[in-house]
Amino acid sequence: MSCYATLKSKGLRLTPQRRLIIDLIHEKAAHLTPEEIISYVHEKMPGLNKSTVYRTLELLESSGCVYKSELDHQTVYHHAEEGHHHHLVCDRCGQKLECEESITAPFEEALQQRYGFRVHLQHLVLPGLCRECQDKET
Amino acid sequence: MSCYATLKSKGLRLTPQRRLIIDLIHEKAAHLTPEEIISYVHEKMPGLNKSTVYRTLELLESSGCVYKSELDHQTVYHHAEEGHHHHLVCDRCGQKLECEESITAPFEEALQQRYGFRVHLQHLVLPGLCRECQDKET
DNA sequence: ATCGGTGCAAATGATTTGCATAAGT
DNA sequence: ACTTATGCAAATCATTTGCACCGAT
Repeated sequence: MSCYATLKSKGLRLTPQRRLIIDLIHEKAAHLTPEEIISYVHEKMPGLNKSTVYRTLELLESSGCVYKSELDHQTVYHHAEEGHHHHLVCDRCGQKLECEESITAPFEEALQQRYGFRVHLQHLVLPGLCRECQDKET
Repeated sequence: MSCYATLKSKGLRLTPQRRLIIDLIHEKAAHLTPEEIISYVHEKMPGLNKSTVYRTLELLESSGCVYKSELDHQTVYHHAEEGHHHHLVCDRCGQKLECEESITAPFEEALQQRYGFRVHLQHLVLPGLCRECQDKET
């Protein structure tokens, strides 16, 4: 279900501000900080207040329309479509790789078996080094 | 090498404030937020200022004496002894389980093989549900 | 005696909140 | 029309910083 429809189905209003924020998050398909979202959104609708952005992001997250993660002490948002997946972010060049969700399945099972722990890995964002930067490191 | 010795070896001073903070982190052996550290430390040395706590934590982290992680939008600190390990934190009851480092090895290899990515998982703190809370959940 | 460390108070910066007005349904 | 959403400004909250004094070496 689209975000528009999700909001409507909950009796929430589809304002131009919300539409713009939703569209932006889908268009960029990246991990965006609230600050980044605010500045992009300002280009198209300069009057849009940052409180509205924060309020909308919270709303979208609690409606399941976007994911919220933490990356290097920053809150980042990403659209919640195409099922779950994870992200690999290179510490050196900043490149972001998308990573299929299923890769964590054996790890999740191991935690369940050894510790009885059901880990919640939704939309994990992991730091590390990409192939190219591994070569460049001494 | 002990934290005391690490500081000394870098020509840094071992003040009563630093000693207290170092001891506390080792004694509690938990993930402590700066706020928690400040309040514990106040019991023993009420005059100890929070700037000092923040500055000391930064110093200890950059000296490799403590690890800094992020857990649910909070910065948490943990002593860096006994090699690496990970932590499992129950979303429901808050219980914290320690988890051997080696459990992530197959996952790390999978990321390297499929994506050429060398992930940095040092001192991972993962949310989820512990055994008891899984049973209690509907 | 030196120079790094501390306490204090003020600055910062992101996020949140209260409230009157605006606008989607 | 009814009620929710927005913009604005002020409040909040953790963290950082400048600076004068203190104290570990």
